Amino acid sequence: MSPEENKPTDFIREAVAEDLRTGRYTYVRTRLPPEPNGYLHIGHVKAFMIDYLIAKENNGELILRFDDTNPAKEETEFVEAIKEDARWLGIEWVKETYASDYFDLLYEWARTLVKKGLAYVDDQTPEEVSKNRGTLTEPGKNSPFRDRSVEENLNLLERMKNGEFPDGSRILRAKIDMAHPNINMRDPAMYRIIHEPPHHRTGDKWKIYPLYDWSHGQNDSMEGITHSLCSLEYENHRPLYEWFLDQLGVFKPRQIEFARLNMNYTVMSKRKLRRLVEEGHVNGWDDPRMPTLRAMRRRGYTAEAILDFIRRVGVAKNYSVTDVALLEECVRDDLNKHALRRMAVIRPLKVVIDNYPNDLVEEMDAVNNPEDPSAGTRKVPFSKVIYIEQDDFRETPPPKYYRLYPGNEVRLRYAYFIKCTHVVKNDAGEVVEVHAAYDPSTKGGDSPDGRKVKSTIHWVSATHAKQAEVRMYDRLFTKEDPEEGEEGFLACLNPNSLEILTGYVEPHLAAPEVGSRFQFERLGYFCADRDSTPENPVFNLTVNLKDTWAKLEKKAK
RNA sequence: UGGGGCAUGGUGCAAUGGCAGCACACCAGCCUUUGGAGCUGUGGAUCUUGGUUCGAAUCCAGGUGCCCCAGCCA
Repeated sequence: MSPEENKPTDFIREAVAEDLRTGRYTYVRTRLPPEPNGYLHIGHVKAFMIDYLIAKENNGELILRFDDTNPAKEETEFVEAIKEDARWLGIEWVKETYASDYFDLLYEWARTLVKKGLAYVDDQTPEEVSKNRGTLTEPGKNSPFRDRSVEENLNLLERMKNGEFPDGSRILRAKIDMAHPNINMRDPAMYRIIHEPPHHRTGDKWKIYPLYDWSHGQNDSMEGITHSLCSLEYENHRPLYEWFLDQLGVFKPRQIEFARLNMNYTVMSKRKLRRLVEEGHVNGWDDPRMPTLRAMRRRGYTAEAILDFIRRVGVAKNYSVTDVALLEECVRDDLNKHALRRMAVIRPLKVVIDNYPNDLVEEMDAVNNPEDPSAGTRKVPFSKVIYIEQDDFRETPPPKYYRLYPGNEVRLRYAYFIKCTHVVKNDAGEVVEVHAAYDPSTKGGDSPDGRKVKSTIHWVSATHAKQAEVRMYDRLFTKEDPEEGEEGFLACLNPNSLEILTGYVEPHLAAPEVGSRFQFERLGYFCADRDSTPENPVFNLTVNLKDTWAKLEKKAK
């Protein structure tokens, strides 16, 4: 397939191409407009990649502009976190700016509108403003302060700026139409008074702060942004976006809206994510069960996989909820090609090979990655006593069960064929030890007589294995849409979303580099966690392998 | 009962008046020293009613459903 055919196309890219063709714009410049009041999550990635890629595909530029118009909610800590996450995704920007960089110019532009009789200071209380806005079906009422003179408005605005009035006592409003069917056009607020806390960049210089509608489009214009791409809920704001720019007579970017990313089995709103963290339902913003980028990174997701996911989701205006299974498939797809294979037993069951010499240790050759021959091979020690997965043994096998059971022969991966001879049980009647006999002629896993086994299972040598903590993760919520229903999203938290196991890993996994990713054969992909110590390596389940047997077994029930 | 937007298999996205296709999921099979990976195949969709047209997912009209908007949040 040629790169041409591979290029994604969607209604935004078509609109941008059209604008270039018709000469509406001669270049492309987009902006990334995060508000520094939280950590980035998977939903942001879609918006980020649209902005970044559309600029890049058109030899254009991307400006990273922090939307810091509300000192009550924003912090510098988030600025650094957002940049770190964006860089991890591979996003590049030509310039880092802040809405607050433009406060002076924006104030001048506000004065311009006042002078043109298009903005006024309103002394109504917030309650009165709200009441007089009207409803969806009824028009609003004009403010009694709507027709003040330009001089008085200029004077009042200046004094608002200087901090002469308390919070909430006055606002600057655009003078448009209180009867407009679009409520955003009913004399929207432009500036509000906020004395505390100080702004994270401008300190206590300003006592008035612009609202989104007054700030965003003007900043876009000042920066020469050609395409201001945002989510669907801003569609109703576009008339206002254009009104300001038209009245000012300044450079006019084009706002285009698309559907934001939603995913099932998770929540994406900052408020809800904060509750999960603050109420201790998860262990912080980077808990691997969270949909934040730092959580996904810690869990072992690669940037490549996340970007592939975003690409596969596409861009449209349909409200949509993407299946998290697609994300997981993208992660597997990437890790399958790159992760080194290792053997680890996470729910150990002891196996004694009675006819294997007591003190013999053999080094078995094991392939590091069948998808990538250049990854080479390694030696794995084998001895008389090993651990296998509890799931890989049944005393009485169900139909279609191919693994170890009394009388059955299986292959130990890269080692020998073994046949189960008998078991040892505890007082409770549980199998605590399996005994088996091996066939010395099958070393490496091939039988010279052409004999077949139906199953290959993984193992670790008991005396050589390293004990490790393995954190198994499942979906955070049990319902596809956690927000649906009366009880709220916390009511469907999955009580089993984290299970901590103590397993055994092969010697090559004893001291993993934090963040390194492996496939534990037949189990899934795992990532070494930063909680690892030399005594206790810790692995996070990134994503499980597809498990045909588990599916079969589930269906049989 | 105002305004803005959106309707294509289970899910997400294509088809820009000319054979409704891709991915994920699902199902069946092949292959396999991972019940992994890979490969092959099956089933399943144009919200509805009418109209224009040789021909409609696409154009027109009506209907229905869903989403967004009444913050001095973004």
